[in-house]
Amino acid sequence: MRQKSAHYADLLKQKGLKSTPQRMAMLRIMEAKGHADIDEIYQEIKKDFVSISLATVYKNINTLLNDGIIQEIKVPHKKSKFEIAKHKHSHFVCERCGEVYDVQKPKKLDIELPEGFEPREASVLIVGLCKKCH
Amino acid sequence: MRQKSAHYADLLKQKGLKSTPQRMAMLRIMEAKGHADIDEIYQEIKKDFVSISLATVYKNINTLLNDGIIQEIKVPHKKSKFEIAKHKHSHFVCERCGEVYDVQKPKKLDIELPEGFEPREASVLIVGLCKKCH
DNA sequence: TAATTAAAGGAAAATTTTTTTCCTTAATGA
DNA sequence: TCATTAAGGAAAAAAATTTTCCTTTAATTA
Ligand SMILES: [Mn+2]
Ligand SMILES: [Mn+2]
Ligand SMILES: [Zn+2]
Ligand SMILES: [Zn+2]
Repeated sequence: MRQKSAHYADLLKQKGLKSTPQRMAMLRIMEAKGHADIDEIYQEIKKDFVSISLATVYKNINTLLNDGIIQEIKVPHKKSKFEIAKHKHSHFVCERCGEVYDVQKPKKLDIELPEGFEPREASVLIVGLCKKCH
Repeated sequence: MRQKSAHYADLLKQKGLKSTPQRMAMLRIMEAKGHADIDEIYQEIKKDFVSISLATVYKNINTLLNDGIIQEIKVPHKKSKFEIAKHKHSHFVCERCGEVYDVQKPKKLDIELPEGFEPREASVLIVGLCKKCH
């Protein structure tokens, strides 16, 4: 998609990062997969960049994380997933197939915090069976 | 506390696990700290078991996890924390000091899942400033 | 108790995951 | 096109976790 790629290039530039083919590919992969772990990204990108180094993948994940372009999702029992940063949302993890899905975040969370605790943000993770596995 | 230790010993026995001093100490440490990561457990237990192996700590964490005696909490930006398994609850992580606190879980979560998705359980993690750091 | 035995501990090695280094390559902006 | 500097690749290093192998010990039983 012409639009999206240009968007990513701009986003990178705007953060003072170079728009390299490897970086763009990583973003496109995360875009396509929705949520991907290091190994999925590495396996996928190797199809186009046969000699890419795993270190490059790690380095890019870290710089993209630091600049808030992507975000990490820690999932119980599996390796961290990464996704393009976007509007706040919650996640559904299928306990059968492991797939992570975006779901709307709750309108309101009624959790009573002890006196003096200041919440900044909340994240919800639902575990269950996805449509395919149900 | 006489009661608690006996309880853990029984719990272990009941799962077919031996109640070793190292294991009991790990459980007591998690009990005392509430939430502890591998390194905290290791540093703490070394005070009593000077020559305990880090491998023993890992091995016990894994067996205790497998038997559902403890559970893992994946916290953004830090190493996993472990705690004695207990009633379902939510967590508050202080973004200043890193401390994890138990909070009541929400009475109800209004998240609309797509057709065909079957939720089994949900967990909420709140990030903010704790009383001490606020 | 003493003997038996299977699980668990310790030390070291192995494996896996992630980061760093060092040098080369290429994106960017003038 | 040129100069600058961030980023890529390969390899090494570091960090995290698991496995191996042998010894010790908790639990069971005679
Ligand atoms: Mn998502
Ligand atoms: Mn807890
Ligand atoms: Zn599924
Ligand atoms: Zn705090």
